[in-house]
Amino acid sequence: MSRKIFVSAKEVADRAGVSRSAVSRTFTPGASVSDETRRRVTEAAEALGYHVNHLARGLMRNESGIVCLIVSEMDTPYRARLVRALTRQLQSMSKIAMLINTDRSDDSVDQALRQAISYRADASIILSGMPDKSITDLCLKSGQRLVLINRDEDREGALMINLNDREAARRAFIALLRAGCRSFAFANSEARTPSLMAREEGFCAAGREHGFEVTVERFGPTAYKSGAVLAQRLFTREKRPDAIFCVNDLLACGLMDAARHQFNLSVPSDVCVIGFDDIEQASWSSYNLTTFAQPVDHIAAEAVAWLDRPTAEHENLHRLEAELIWRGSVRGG
Amino acid sequence: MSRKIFVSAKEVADRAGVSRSAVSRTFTPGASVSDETRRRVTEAAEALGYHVNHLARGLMRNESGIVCLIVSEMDTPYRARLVRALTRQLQSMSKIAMLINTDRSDDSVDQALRQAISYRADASIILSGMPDKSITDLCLKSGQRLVLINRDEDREGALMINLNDREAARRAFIALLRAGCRSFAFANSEARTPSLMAREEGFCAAGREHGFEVTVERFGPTAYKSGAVLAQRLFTREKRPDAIFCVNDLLACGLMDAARHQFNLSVPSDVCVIGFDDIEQASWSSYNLTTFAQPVDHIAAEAVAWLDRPTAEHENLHRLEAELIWRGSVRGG
DNA sequence: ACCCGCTTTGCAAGCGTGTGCAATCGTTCC
DNA sequence: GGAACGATTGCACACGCTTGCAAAGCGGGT
Repeated sequence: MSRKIFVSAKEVADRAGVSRSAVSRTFTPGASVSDETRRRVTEAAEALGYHVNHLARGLMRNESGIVCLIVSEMDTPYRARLVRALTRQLQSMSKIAMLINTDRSDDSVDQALRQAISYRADASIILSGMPDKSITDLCLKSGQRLVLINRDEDREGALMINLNDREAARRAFIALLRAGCRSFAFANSEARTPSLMAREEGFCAAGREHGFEVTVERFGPTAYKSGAVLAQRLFTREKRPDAIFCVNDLLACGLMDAARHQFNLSVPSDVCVIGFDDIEQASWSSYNLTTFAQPVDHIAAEAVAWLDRPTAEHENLHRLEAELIWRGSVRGG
Repeated sequence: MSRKIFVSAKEVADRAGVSRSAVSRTFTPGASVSDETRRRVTEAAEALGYHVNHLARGLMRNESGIVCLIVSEMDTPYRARLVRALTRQLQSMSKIAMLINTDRSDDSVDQALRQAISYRADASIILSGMPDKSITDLCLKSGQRLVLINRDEDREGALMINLNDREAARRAFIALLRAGCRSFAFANSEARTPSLMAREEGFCAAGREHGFEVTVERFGPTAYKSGAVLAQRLFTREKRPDAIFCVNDLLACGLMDAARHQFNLSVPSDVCVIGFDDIEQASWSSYNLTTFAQPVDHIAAEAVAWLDRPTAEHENLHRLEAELIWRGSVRGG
C-alpha cells in the first residue's frame, strides 16, 4: 500500500559518526550531550530531513502529546471558536489536538473515547455529548486526563468547567425588567442539555421571585431555524411577550429576523431580546444583540493548563461567570 | 509525570490462554484465527478493557491512520464547515484527523508540516497558507500524501482541489448585468490569495468584455468588518455602484449591513450584491444573499477518497464549479 | 497406514525510540 | 604521579505491536 520511507535516528547517527543514543539525546531536552556532538547531529539531521518519530517516542515515554477534542456540530460559531482557542493553547504547550467528530449517532461519544484510548492520548476534552460512565472510568483508570466543558454532569476525577448559567439567566431577567418589560418569555430548543436547562430554570426562577410568569417555548435544535418557529409561537399568543431571553445567539438571530421580517416588530422598541454565547454575528449591526459572552479563551487556557498539573483530587470543578455584553437589543442599557 | 497504565496484548493473551500473536490477529481484519480463539480473545479483551495501541501499530505497519488538517482562522464559517466535513469523511474511512492551527506566524504552516512528519501522518490536507517547496518536497519524498484545497499554486505530486473562480466571477457579472445593473464594483480584501485574486480578475475581465469599467476596492482581512470600510469607500464615490460582487460572504454581510444602516440603501433595489461561499448566514433572512456555494461535501469526499487511491501521477488537479445560489440580493433572479 | 493440503498457532524478529548502567575521557586536587 | 570526580558516550533492553515462517493439527483420499 503506502511506501513511506522516513529517515531514522540510525541513519543520522551513521552520518554524524556517533551512536544512536547521541541522536536521541540531542533531541531530548535536558539530556547530557556535548556541544560538539550536538552540533554534528543537528547538522546531519538537517541534511537528511530527520524528524523524531513521535509514535515511537510516545511508545517509550508513555506520553503521546496527543489531546483529543471530542465535539459535534463543530461548525457552530461558538464551538468553532472554542476549538480554535483550544488548538492554539495546546500547541503553545507543545501538545497536539486530535479532532473527533461525533455528529453521527449518540453512542459515538463513547466511540470517540475509545479512539482516544487507542491513540494513547494524554487527555480528552469533551465539548458535546456525554459519555457513559463505564467508558470515562476506563479512561481515568488508564491515567488519561478528562475535561468536560459545559457538561454539568458529575464525573469523579475529571476537570469540569461550567458556566454559572443560572446566575447569568437571573441577570438577564433583571436587565429586561429594568428595561421596562413586563411580559417575559424564554425561547429554548428541545436539546435539554443541562446547561441549556439551567438557563431556562434560572430565568423562570428569577421571574417567579419578582412575581412574573415566564412563558417557555421549546422547539427543535439549538439553531437559527428554530428561532423562526419560536417567534411564530410566541408572537401569535394573545399576550405578546415584550422580552425574550433566548437560550443562545443563533436562536436569537433567527427569532429577531422573524420578528422583524415576518411580524413587523422592531427590536428593542416592541420586544427586547437577549442571547447567549456572544458569537460574532451577535455584534453584526443587523442584530446588535445584547448577550452573554462565554470566556472562551479563559476556558481553553484553564483546560489546557490543568493537563500539566499534578492530579489534585479536590477543586476540579470550575464555575466561570458569563459577561453581559450590552448592545442594542434591550432598551436603556 | 503521568502514570498511564493501559492493558497490553500480553495480558489479554494470558487471560485468554493463547499466544500474544493470537490477540493481535484477532484485531487484524483478514487474519487467520479460529472462531473459538477469537471468541475467547474478544471476551478477555472486553473484560480487561483492552484497546489496540495505535502508536505501536502505526510503528509496525508504517501507517498511522493520522491525517493532518492544517488551517488558520478555523472559526470562519466556511473553514469550519470544511473541517467538519473532512473529519466526518476521514472517520468514515477509519482515519483520524489531527488539527493544526496556523494562526500565529507565517512560517507556521511549515512547522505544521513538520509536526505531520513527526507523527508520521499518512497525509496532510492544507486549507490555508502555502508551505515552502522544500518542506512539501520532504513530505512527498517521505511518502506522505498532500492535498491542497483552494491553494492554486502548483506542487508536483500533490492533489490540488480548486474552484473555477474565474468562471464563477464571470457568471456573477452576467447575473448582475441581466438584473439591469450598469455600475459595477468588486469588493476585495487585501489578502491577495490566488483564489481571491482570480475572482477579482475574472469579474473585471467579464466587465471589460461587455464594455464596462469595474471599480475595485481592497481593504483589510477577508472578514465582516472590512465590509463596512469598503461600503464607505464605494458608496461615497461620485458614481455610486449599483452592483457589487464581494470576494466572500462575510465581507458581503458587512457591506450590506453598512449599506442599509449607514447609507440607507436598500438591497436589491438600490444596489445588488453577490457573495461567495454560501455560509449559513447568507441564507439568514436579514441577508438573503445571492452567492456561490462551494461544494464542501464534494471537496471533502474527493480529498479523502484520493488518499486511498494508488498514486497516479496524472490527473491530480481537480477543478470544481461553484454553484450559483439565487436569493434576494439581486433583482430578478 | 500414509501422504497431501489446508487452517490455525506459536516463535521470534523487527519497527524507532528513550534511558539505566557501566565504561571512557579529561580535569583538578593532593 | 595518582586518585577522585564530573561530564559524555555506547551498549543493550524495553515499549506494544505485526507478520513471515515453520510447526502442528486435522480431515480426506488412496
